[in-house]
Amino acid sequence: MAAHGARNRGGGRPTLEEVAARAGVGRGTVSRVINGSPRVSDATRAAVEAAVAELGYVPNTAARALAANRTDAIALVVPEPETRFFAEPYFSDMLRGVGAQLAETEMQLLLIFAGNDRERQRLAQYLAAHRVDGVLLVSVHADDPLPDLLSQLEIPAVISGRRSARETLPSVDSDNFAGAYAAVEHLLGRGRRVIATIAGRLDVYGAQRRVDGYRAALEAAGREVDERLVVPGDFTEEGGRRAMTELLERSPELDAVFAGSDVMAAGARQVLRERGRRIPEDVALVGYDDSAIARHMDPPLTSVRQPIEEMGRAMIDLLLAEIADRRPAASRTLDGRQLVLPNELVERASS
Amino acid sequence: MAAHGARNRGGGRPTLEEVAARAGVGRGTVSRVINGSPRVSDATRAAVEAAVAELGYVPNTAARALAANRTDAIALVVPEPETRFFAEPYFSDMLRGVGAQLAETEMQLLLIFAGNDRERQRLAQYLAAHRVDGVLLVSVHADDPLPDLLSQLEIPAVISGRRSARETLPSVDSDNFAGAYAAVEHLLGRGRRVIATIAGRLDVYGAQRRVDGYRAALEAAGREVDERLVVPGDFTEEGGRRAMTELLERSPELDAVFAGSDVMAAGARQVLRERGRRIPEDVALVGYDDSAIARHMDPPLTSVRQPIEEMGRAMIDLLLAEIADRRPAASRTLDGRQLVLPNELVERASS
DNA sequence: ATCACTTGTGGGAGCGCTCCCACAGCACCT
DNA sequence: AGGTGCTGTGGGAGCGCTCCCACAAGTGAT
Repeated sequence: MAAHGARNRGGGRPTLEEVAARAGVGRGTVSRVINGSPRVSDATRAAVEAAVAELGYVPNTAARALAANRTDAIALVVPEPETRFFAEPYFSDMLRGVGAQLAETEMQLLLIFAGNDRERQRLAQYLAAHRVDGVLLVSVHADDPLPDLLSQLEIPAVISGRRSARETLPSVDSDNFAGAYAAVEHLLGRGRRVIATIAGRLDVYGAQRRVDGYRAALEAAGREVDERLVVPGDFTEEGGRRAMTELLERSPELDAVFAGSDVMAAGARQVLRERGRRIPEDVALVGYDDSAIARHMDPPLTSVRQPIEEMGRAMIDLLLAEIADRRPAASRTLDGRQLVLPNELVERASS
Repeated sequence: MAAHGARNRGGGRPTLEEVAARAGVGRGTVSRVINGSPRVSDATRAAVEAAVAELGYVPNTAARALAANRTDAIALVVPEPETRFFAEPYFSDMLRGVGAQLAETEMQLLLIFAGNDRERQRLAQYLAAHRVDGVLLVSVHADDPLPDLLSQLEIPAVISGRRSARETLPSVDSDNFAGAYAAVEHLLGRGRRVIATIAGRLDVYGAQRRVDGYRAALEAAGREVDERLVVPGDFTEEGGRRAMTELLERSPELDAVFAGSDVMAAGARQVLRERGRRIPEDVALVGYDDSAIARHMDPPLTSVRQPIEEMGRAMIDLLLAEIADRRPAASRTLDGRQLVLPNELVERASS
């Protein structure tokens, strides 16, 4: 560690000062041009830009960070092991949205995994050093200490989803309640009589809301909710299999299943197949996320689409606003800083 | 852009100077302790460490970067669109190896995609600003300008694979020739008579070497190589399908296929199934990479395992050595800076 | 003519480190 | 005694920026 790499100041990189000399102006003026300040005359701006081009000047990020006390970087923190990250299409969609929106700016995106204690330790250190201007927090569980750490360090942050109905951080969520409601309404509309649900992890607020939506839709249709038809999965394929097995035991006559994620639906499908139940003839199946899995399943899976990419974009917008604002977070309301985007049912052959 | 975030110097973060005052020593001494210099007496070191702990001191990275002209960050550059990154298990394995090895150090890893012109433009800017101490380059094609850009900017870099037999950059490759040779030898040993191969993109040196290994194995067994049995794919499933279709037309009597990647083997399998060829009874199939696809295929796919995670670790080791060394790259030989790791055939039911 | 702004500009001060020179103190040789 | 090393230490200089104060020059109202 700390093997001081030999210096590398090889006569090369021009500095602000050199650009200023070349353009025949002062340091301050060059800085203003570089940073797009409007308080520069057109002629001066042109001269500076020419000098920048001639010298191939590129600002020194470290110097800027030191002087301005900002890093021009934000972190996307994934509190999951890397395997989850690659397995869940959710993350790649999110990353695409975030990346696209950030491409408009000079900001750099860092991807940080915090899946185990060691990584979390490192992350805490990293945040304490204020190496990023803001943080995007995806896939947070109710009891995660990370959000509070961020508030305490006064680091601007935006969370995907919410930890509870009274989320204190700026957030971007999708309307899980309405999405689940629509899915179950759809199943009812197709004349399904016994509708079960495979829930996600209930320490994830969104998963809870999907169960709430499921219940509300049944009640609105005058059906009684049978709690034995609500079985938790854990968002994995294996969890979906287990839950489906359990459901078939509890209620062999069920004719529809609403799964809290496509991956769990895929697990459920396997079990249904093994037991000789046809989809959708015997049992209708609906998933959540509208991921690639849903489109490629046999039969193609009806699913609720979350606008994940759009959520990513929205998170960036919110975060950049947070960073620009920078008043003590406590002194502000959450008005307009908590978004809920609509979900949409995508009907396919499985229901 | 350039919306100057308001300052945030809130009385909080302690500086080196404050730690020095508290410990009753000079700035230099604290710096030495922080950086693990041996030239500090035990008593002083203890005093400084106590002060650091009491004040909760965390070094300011920007100041350090400015003064020492290093960033303590390296970039993993993926010259592919993000979709490829998530689709190819290669990348996630690589990332795991790299991440694990880097966890031992203070270095920060940045993941940068350069899949289109715009992203490449941005990357070039990024590198010109010397925002990283070194670069890991994965999945590079023969004509990619990135490696040369890195040499020109004198940024330490390590490449995965090689662009050609005369690669000039430090590199970590796997022995594609031997892997392919072993695969074909295995097929011959099982009594297969007509062995075809689906090659990867031939602008990837490793793909070429696999074809070379295929040829060499046949020749060593006294077989003549029929060039009509060598069909290029493009590393995609669809490419595998096309190639397999072509092969069956050219040579309906073939009884074995060596595919240059598992993904292409999956495509080939589909076509074989459609045409009623049983695997392995009628046609034996061997893939490359030993990815999850291979293990989950029906029947499980014999494949050549590359130690990708290990390659990632090795790349980090090489890169850190490059960064520590830092003499003009041209003045050094490549001795010991180009690794070739062994591949291993994993036999399963498909052959 | 004077005052009051506004606009554009130069450059000092300072951000928090690392590097390195200088030097004190102590050992061990001639 | 006088060298000749070490080891440990303090602190000046400087990294390349941004921020901000000062001020010149222009504009318009009084």
